[in-house]
Amino acid sequence: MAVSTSDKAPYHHGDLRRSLLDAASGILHRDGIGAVSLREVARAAGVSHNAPYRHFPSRDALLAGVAAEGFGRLRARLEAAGDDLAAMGEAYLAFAVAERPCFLLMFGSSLCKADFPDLAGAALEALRALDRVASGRAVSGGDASESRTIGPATLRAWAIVHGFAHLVADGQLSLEAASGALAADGTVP
Amino acid sequence: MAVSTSDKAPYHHGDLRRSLLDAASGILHRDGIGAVSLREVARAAGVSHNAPYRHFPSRDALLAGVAAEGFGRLRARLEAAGDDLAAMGEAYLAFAVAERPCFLLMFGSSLCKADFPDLAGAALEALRALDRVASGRAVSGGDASESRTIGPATLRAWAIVHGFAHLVADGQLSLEAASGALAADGTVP
DNA sequence: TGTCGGATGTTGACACTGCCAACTTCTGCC
DNA sequence: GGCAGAAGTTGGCAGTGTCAACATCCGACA
Repeated sequence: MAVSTSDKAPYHHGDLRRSLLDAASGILHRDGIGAVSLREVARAAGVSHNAPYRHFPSRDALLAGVAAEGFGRLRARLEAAGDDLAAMGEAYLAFAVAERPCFLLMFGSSLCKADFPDLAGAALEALRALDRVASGRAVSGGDASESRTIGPATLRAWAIVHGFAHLVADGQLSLEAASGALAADGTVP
Repeated sequence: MAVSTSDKAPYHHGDLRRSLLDAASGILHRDGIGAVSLREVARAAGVSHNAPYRHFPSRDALLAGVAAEGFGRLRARLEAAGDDLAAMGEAYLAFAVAERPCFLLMFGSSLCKADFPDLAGAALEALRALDRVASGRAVSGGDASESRTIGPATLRAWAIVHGFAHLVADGQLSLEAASGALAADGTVP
């Protein structure tokens, strides 16, 4: 007889990795980074407390996966802002506010980027979106060897926007104040 | 007979609160924020695992105490830089590098400043040292009611310096690159 | 000067966590 | 059709934060 009818959950999940990332992201946004435990994530995904280890070697690795996806969304927001540097700054700020817990995870002290190359790569990709506009020249092709060279204008713009974003995310500054100061500054030399 | 001779540790520590803060700070700088556990701190201070609860109601409260002292040291560095805004920026950066784990604790996601008024106060005091110079006018007296009004020039300077400091502390930027970009920018409008 | 309340520190316990090891169940490939 | 290995489970261990109950000591007050 058919054993995989709907009355019984299948032994294999299907795409547990995806579910774990989603569950972790949900807990992260709802209760903050401290509440994201492997066991809680496993519970949310409906699997045993050790199942996550088949997809992530450690809790930090799971968090790194969540953070990497966050960088992907940040990059998408930056690219959606087009070629307007001021709009990119606003987008950066908006991301920090809308995804505060994830932003803090991405740029916080919890994760050592050096331990997770994929995470570092995702972060660099997001930065290059900023660099493309700030340095005023398109990044030619995909020459990986030179991908580390970020223009000084980008650094300045990044620092300003990142500083405001962090101060807002940290609750030391209101979004209005940051947004206003950012607009007044223009972020262009 | 004398019972409090040196061959036996006294039941009361003397200044356990101070010792706990020092022990926590030491562990923080040596092994990072994740290694700072109440039990490890208690061990380092030579007391039982529950003694810290007589001085701090929770682990976060202990960390908040450590962070507040960090803001005190940051403020001292900023004030030592005199009235030169560029020097203050350098001092801010230098603090982030020299006390990286503490900096990440102070501005990271671990602590909710709203839960610890003393911490928020210490942070504001450090900022006022920056404001005194950046806004170009001395903060008159100690009118606490107006202490929240920080000039826009201060916000901009703070954001730039803070952004660079965070990117360096996070390992996304070298100190040389940040320092160079900061000097080139001048941090003054 | 003696004593007693409260501050300080200790022991014991509980639920929770990350992670390891051994086992079971299923799937894709030859 | 069967089998190697991927995917998921159960059980266990050491470590953690926090609560409760108990022990010890200091200082104030009679």
